[in-house]
Amino acid sequence: MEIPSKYNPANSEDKWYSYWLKNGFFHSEPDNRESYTIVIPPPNVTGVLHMGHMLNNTIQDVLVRRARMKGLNACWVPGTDHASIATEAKVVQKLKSEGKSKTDMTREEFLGHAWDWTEKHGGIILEQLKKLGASCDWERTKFTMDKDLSQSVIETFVDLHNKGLVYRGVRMVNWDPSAQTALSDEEVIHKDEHSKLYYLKYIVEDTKEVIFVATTRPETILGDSALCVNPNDPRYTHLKGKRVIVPIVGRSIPIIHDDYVDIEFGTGALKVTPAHDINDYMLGQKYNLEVIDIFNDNGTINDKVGMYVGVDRFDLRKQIAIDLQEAGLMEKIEDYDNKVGISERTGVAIEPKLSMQWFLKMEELSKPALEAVMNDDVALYPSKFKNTYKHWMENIKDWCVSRQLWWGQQIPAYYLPNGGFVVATTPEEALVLAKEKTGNDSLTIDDLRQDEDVLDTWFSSWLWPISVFDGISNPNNKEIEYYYPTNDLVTGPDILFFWVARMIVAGYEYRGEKPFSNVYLTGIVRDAQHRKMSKSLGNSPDPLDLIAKYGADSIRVAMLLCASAGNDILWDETLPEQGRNFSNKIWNAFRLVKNWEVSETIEQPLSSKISIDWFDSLLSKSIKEMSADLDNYRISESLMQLYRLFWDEFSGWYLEMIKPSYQKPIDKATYDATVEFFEKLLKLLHPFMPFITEEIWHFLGERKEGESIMIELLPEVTEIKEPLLTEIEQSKEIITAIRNIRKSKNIANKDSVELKIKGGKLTAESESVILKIANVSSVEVVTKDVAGASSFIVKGIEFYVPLGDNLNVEEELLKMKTELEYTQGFLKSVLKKLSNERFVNSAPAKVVEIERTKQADAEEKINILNDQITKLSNI
RNA sequence: GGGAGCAUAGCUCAGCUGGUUCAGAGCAUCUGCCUUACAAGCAGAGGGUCAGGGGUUCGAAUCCCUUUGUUCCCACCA
Repeated sequence: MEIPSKYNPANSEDKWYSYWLKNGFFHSEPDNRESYTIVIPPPNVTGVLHMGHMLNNTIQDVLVRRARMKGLNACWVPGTDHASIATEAKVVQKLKSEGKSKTDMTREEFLGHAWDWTEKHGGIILEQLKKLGASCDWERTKFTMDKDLSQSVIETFVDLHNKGLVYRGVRMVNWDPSAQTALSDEEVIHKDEHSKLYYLKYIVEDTKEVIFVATTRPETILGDSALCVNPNDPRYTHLKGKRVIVPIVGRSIPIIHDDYVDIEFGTGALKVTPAHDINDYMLGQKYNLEVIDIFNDNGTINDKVGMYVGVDRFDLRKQIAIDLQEAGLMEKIEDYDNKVGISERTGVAIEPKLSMQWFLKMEELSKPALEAVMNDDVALYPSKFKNTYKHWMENIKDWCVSRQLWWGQQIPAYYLPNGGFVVATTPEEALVLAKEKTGNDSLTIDDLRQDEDVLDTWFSSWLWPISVFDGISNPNNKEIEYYYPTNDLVTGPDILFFWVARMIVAGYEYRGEKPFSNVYLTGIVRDAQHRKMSKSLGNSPDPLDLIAKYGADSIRVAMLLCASAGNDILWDETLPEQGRNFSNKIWNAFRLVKNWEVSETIEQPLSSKISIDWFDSLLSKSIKEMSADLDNYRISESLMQLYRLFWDEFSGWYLEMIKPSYQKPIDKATYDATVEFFEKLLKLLHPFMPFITEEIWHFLGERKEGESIMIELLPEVTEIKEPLLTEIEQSKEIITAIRNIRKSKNIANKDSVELKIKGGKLTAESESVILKIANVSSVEVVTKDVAGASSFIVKGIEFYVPLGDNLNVEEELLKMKTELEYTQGFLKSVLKKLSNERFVNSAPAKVVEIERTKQADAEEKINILNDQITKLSNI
């Protein structure tokens, strides 16, 4: 069989993914094994895969595949989120492009379009995940709007209402004029903005006196209902009880005195607009001021004041500035930097607005969730997020859960004909409650009007780890009891509050137990210039293109190598190249082993015997280290450990040590051991690089249909022989020294050299390895000096490579003198420490002992070097 | 405005409770090599007063204080 020298991922990836699917390796059913569960952070149903998903899902797949190979019953539940506001916005936009408008449709018509859209685009992202190699249990794919999941949401709302935790009321909320819905505080992003500070003139009624008021939002003068100054501000004390005229509007409003106003800021006078600012609203309540709501839901001016009707809020700001100036009521305009609340979903400026909404009381609910994280029942990785979490949970506010949208779970509240409402899971139940409440037995379902609003998307996703196993409606079912609590959650820190915190809350409220034990928070994928990846910058590569170009394994390696825990990922295209090169390295090691001719009759060389023994120990040691890393979610480090083990130790050293001469067969014992090592390495690599490892594993041995590396068990740790590891490290040092001599003297590898040893000896095993790798023809222990030789010292033993006339005495002397100087300097620093009485007395005996050994070693080396220099100088 | 984190080779990061090699890795760089698995490779090399300053200690990249820079979270200063 001719194997190409380059690995081609295209030949194996789809093939093996189909094979895994066909054999049902991803599917999990409860059994008597221990479970290992991950629920996917459900991507938006209409989303497409981006680099963030790649990172996130690669990490999840590594964890799941590893758990599976540890013999656990691994279950990774995939699914998508209906993403209420985002999806609705997309559908509205699509309809608009077709000349249709949501406002012209009934709710049912609109939802019809939304479901069409979902069916058309939904699940694309899940198909893309398959290209990455994600081993999700696709038979369990869920959607947050599936019937049973929606049912869970409704039941939860009703339950929380019955517990008295849900209330309805008029509050100042964050209004998104584009989506025309309320948002929760978490959905508002505060952004720095260069804006203007306008100084307006308010004239005191019946006088000529002018009060200057600084504002960033001059358009809100339409809604002014008072002017507020600090009672301790001497500039304004004489104005107590007076009124001022709102510029342009001409309305007379009172002057109120409250120490909320900062004397230092602006002019010390504040215009109060209770309908459009949270602070002004509070002042309004305190002083019983009129609330004048001047905006329509879409951000244009309504007809309340009778001016500028229908003008957009930002157009009005410009217009009113002009009008104020023309009327002589504007003192000046200054540049000003402030923060503006932006809708997380639509990107438009938030308008604080009074409206009737549904809220969930969070204070009591959040207590167990706070404690769980504080005592590491739910462990966050990296743990620095504990602080952030704590701060948020301790200052948690009620959650506005209603959204003025159609796409989502409609709030199960039913209004009664003569006021009041009931909350129930079905209209039928609502009717029963309504009859009880009103005492009116003649009510019918048609008399009840269901609330128009839907619930916040996160009100469904906070149940995700429970609802995917139907644990809300059906709390004692076999699945939820087996898979819950889940093990690991992998997600971005940007949704720590939106989602993670709330899932923990829901977990304790509905299962009395945490939803997961560990939360791995990934970094953000950025480009090499540290810029966030975004469509508009065009710096975000298409993951599918990358997979097509480099192969999924290479992309996975690339993502993981740069993803040290908690740090942002700086992506550039040398990373997948590194992944590809590594794939190729593995492939070529496979080619080497595969092409050997195995002989049952030839004897196993001593060098092979010790090499096998050595690598066996090294492998065990590495397994231990990389497992410890993985257990602590140091995924990048564990992969790097494996990378070096395979590349440097296995390919660079081990294979060279046991490799038969050109076109010679290999003995069976060595061959078998090597194949076994290779298989173990493949198994360790499999969670990171599932495709290439499966491909090679299948060709490395005889495999039957239905066998797969992904369901094999990870290799066990055997005895770690430390002395052997040291011995081989020493041999490597000797080999490297010989290579250096070869290099400086231009001695080709094919020309053998002799090696003389003085002042010690090597074991037969070490010697055999050195003979083989360094192409040494003979090793001889001598007691006399070796003339005409280049020398080096390893662990107090002198080594000589005879060079005859080729030796450059000057050069050799220089080399020795440099080393002597270095060693003397080293000795000096050691002696300095040891001559310090306080060090010798205070430091632990072990540390002092080490220093003494260093001293002895250095002195020995200096003696040898001095000796060698003297002799060489006398030639 | 409040809080948290980070600052170690050109780049990205390790360095666990202060003490085994006068600071490690990967990538990049430089120098040799198309050596019969692999040039997507092999053999080597260079590169850091551990952000600045102070302190604790026999001993500090590691602990404390401080300055500077940087990132993030929270917050109702018009």
